[in-house]
Amino acid sequence: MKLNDRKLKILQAIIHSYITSAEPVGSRAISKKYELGVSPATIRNEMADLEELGFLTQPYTSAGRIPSDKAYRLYVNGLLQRERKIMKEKEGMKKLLAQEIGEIEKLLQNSAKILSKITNYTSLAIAPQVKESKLKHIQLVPVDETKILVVIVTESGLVKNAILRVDNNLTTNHLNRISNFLNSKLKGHNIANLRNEIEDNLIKEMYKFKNTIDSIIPLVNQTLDSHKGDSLYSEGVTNIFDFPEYSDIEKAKAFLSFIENRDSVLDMLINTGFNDIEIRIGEENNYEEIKDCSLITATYRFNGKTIGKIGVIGPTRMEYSKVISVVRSLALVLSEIADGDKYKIYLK
Amino acid sequence: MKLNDRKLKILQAIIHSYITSAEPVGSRAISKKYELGVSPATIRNEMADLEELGFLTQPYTSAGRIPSDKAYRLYVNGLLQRERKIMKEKEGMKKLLAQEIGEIEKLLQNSAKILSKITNYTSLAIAPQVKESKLKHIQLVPVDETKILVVIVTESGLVKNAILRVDNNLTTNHLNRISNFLNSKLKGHNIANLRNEIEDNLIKEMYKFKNTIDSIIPLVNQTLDSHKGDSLYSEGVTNIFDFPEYSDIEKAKAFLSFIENRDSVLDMLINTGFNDIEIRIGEENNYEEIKDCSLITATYRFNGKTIGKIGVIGPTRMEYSKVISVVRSLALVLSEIADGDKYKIYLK
DNA sequence: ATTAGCACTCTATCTTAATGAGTGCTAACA
DNA sequence: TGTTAGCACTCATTAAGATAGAGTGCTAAT
Repeated sequence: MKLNDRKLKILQAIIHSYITSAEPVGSRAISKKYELGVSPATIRNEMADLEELGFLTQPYTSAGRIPSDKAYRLYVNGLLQRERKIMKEKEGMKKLLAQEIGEIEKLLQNSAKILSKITNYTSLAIAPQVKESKLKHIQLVPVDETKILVVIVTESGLVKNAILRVDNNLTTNHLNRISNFLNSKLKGHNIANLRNEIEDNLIKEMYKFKNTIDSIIPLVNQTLDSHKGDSLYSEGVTNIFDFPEYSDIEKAKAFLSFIENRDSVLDMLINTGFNDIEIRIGEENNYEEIKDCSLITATYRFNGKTIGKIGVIGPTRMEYSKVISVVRSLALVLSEIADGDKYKIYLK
Repeated sequence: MKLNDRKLKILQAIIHSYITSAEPVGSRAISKKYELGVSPATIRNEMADLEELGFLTQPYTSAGRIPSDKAYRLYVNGLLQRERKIMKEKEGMKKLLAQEIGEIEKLLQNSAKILSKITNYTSLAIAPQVKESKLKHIQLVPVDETKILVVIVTESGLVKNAILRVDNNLTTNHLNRISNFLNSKLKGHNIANLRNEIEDNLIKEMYKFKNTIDSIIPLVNQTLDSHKGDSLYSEGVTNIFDFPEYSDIEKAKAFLSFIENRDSVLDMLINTGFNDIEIRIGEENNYEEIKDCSLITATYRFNGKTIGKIGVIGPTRMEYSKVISVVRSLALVLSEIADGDKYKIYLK
């Protein structure tokens, strides 16, 4: 059986109707609302075919039809093929974000807020994974007699702090010398490899501060690990209550619990591919808890290099068209801001 | 009418029963489960009195009784009066927290996790309000030609970063000189007053760097403001689903939306008093959305000075006895950790 | 002052019936 | 051969009615 033009149109109509109403769609409703020029009976026949082809399902014998994941997939692929117009929203987003001073974390949190506000779904955002970043600057700062603060700035714009306890009292001068030294040796290196770097080069040259330097690297690694969970931002989780598919409290709970568990969400986001835009529909998701959700993520880049992701999660009945364009636009804006040239935008 | 001993016992029994079952309590059930040595009929009479006194309510004419806020208040005051034994849990908590390296933010997040895990309610924690802290150290760190990083360490243990854009290229040396200068002038001063301090003293002395210094203070203030929302941590928000009073989806939504709105929660926590332990029962809360919740908060201190709060929020039918002792213990542990002497605990 | 007994109240639950949206099939039609 | 009108049939949802049961308040006896 072939998926001819009329079937496609009918399927599209059903998807559209279901996305807006969340109710199973009947043949009469379709023939009324969408001008297809055929009678409900004809539509019924086509619908039976579409069901056989796996694009529609029926919750029970004589109810209307509901689009399957396969149908959404078809629909979405169609959307993707069409050249997406650059959103007008983009400028607005930039303005909203431009007000923000500070670091990338703040920027992402605001992005998430904007995303959930515009889409009315739940939004997610992850910061660059610090372990995959290159070191831009490292600085030791005295705090008091027994503590020094290690500040790490990555090329991706992250700033991380770690507190280090030391036995011997190091003067500001000492710390500056060590900082300078570490910088000259480590700048531009991948943070995940710090340990190796250090062992080969440093210890002999800075014999005097061997102990201090020795303890910095493990601490830094440890800190970066413990900060992993911080890099996730979500907003609008309670938007889920606006969708009738979550009026079942058990379902709402399952969804919210999933989102509340930062680790699994972080995993999920990292493990979806890093294409420009990634879409997981229903069963395409690897996590049991969200098999009836769709996830749309986009990657933002810096110097052409992937550094993080933003996304939206909601029921499979999602306003794909809108969400795809919003997520994509915002990711572009973020990339532009993250990239050096436009950095000014959000610093002034 | 007097609240004699028997009435008190019966009230206590009703509260206890309702806390565990969430079902209106009948006279027969009380007489069976609790050994009061009187018949259901007697209990009925007493219950009628207790209702008249405002300690009990009836959802409808012939249902069992439910404790009122007033009843919980009485019950809780009784709990508070009794000298609370130092919890055994305290040691366990310390161990859990001791694994943590890093700064106070991380510590609080973990405290919130522990709190919600132990109590099965929703937990809240706020970090010290940076504006009320005194400056311990300020350091300017070069990032690249056009950006410097301002690192602020407060006496309460907070570390905050702000990125500052500069036009003139300042060398590490310059920055160190400025840092030293700022430190010598500002250390120990209240952060909220930074601006005044600076204008009186600094500018003439460091004429050369006037521009840089001029721009630092507003930026710092701005950053501290924008970080305000970061200082709230909540965990276990989905625990609310375990309580039958929130099986109504609208109620669950209202609660979760309230918690999701960081600003209002932050306000709420700041505006409850700063006694050792604060308890708001039902209508005692100033926020409409949580008029059927109870909030239990405790203050943790540093050098005897109030710096932050942790707390638990849940239905008025709360396990007050347990929660009070857990929250109080954890606050004590936090105070001990925050205080210098014991700082080692969580750094090693 | 306490308690047993009993009529009464009101919710929750179960049953049954009615409603109606939507289908699938058949037969007629262009 | 594709399209459509008509109609019987299915099944969830809703409403109405009936029943059960928990719990009370009152009265009268102890």
